[in-house]
Amino acid sequence: MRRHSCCNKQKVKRGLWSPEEDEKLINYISIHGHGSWTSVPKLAGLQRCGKSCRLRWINYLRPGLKRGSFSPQEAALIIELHRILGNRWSQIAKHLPGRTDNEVKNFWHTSLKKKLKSSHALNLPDQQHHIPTPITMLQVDLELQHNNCCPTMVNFPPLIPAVPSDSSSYVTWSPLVGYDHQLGPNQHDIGHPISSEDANPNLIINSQQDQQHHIPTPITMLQVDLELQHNFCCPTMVNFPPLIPAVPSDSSSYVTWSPLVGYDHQLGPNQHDIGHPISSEDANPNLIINSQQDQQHHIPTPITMLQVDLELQHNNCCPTMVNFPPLIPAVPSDSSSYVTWSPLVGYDHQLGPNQHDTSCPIIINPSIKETPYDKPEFAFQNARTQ
DNA sequence: AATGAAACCAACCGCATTAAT
DNA sequence: TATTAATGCGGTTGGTTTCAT
Repeated sequence: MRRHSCCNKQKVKRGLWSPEEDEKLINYISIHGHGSWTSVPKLAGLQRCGKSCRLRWINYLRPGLKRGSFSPQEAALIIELHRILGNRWSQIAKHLPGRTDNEVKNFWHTSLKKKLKSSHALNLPDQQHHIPTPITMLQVDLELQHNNCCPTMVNFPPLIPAVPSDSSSYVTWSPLVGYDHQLGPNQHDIGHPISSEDANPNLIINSQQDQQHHIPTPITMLQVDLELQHNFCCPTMVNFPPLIPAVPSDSSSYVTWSPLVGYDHQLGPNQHDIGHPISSEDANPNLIINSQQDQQHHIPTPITMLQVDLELQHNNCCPTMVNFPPLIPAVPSDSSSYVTWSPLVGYDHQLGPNQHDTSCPIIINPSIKETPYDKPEFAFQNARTQ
């Protein structure tokens, strides 16, 4: 076996760390900081290589580490994060305060993987019927945390179906069904069947069969997935509104959404509210009301990262809050046009034949950043030949 | 109580990326 | 720009502990 380059140069001890060594390392770092890891063992009086010191500090000695077994919440979080992020242990560990990537990785290999395997075996019928996973709060957590690097990024459905102008009908979205038009009383479905276009694009297509029958959409799931993977900071996760109310056909009006109020119709100039009051049904049920004042005056406030963070800490891992876009551009009532969204382009009105763009500019997402994971070979770069 | 198997986990290794020169 | 060193990450190893027989 080869040695670390830093370990070739000197006699270094290997194997488990003794309490004396730990004490030396703690004392040194607490006084001087680690600085350059290569110089740490020499300055701390340790017969170890810098890499070994770093590992010992990061995985075992540094303050704030949580020892002991993983809670069921942590386990659930890891499973969900792993589903989204794959083997990016350091990324996963960032969502588990006090846990190291090594710890998470070990836990995964020794416990979770087996449990998942056995549970998959038990749930085979469900998989066959392709019942999609609901969007969990964990995804929200992940999204929000990721928004630390992409503060303005909002993930959104790649396709918002045309919304009937009739205010008595509305569109709902659910992870299972995707978008669905809900008819008002005494209404009949006039023919907007739930198609695969409407289905939640965030769902992972598991089988060849599903892929074959996946009717092409302006932005396919695969595209979204690749695009999001490409923009590593906001991985394969799309958050959706639980309810999109009816949108007036008048293009001068638009719909806004805020955590407190939920969706709201904003009227254009010279318009009057024609009677779609903001009801509690429209309000985002998952919002966090931060102050008495806000509650009293019902003033919409944006959810800040701090609030989210506190909420996440407070609830340990599963807050009940969904992050939603602050603005949905006007949706033309004409069913031949539709709105698409992509992380790169933002919202875009797709016009039907013989239509001209009337208003909605393409919103460029300013937060796209190149990362090492952009490279297509990333998925394979760690494939090793040992 | 003895023993082998399985599980666990700290630590190591090699590679990729980043920073410094 | 090229080279080298440092750092970070994910995969793997191997020693220790726990469990089952």
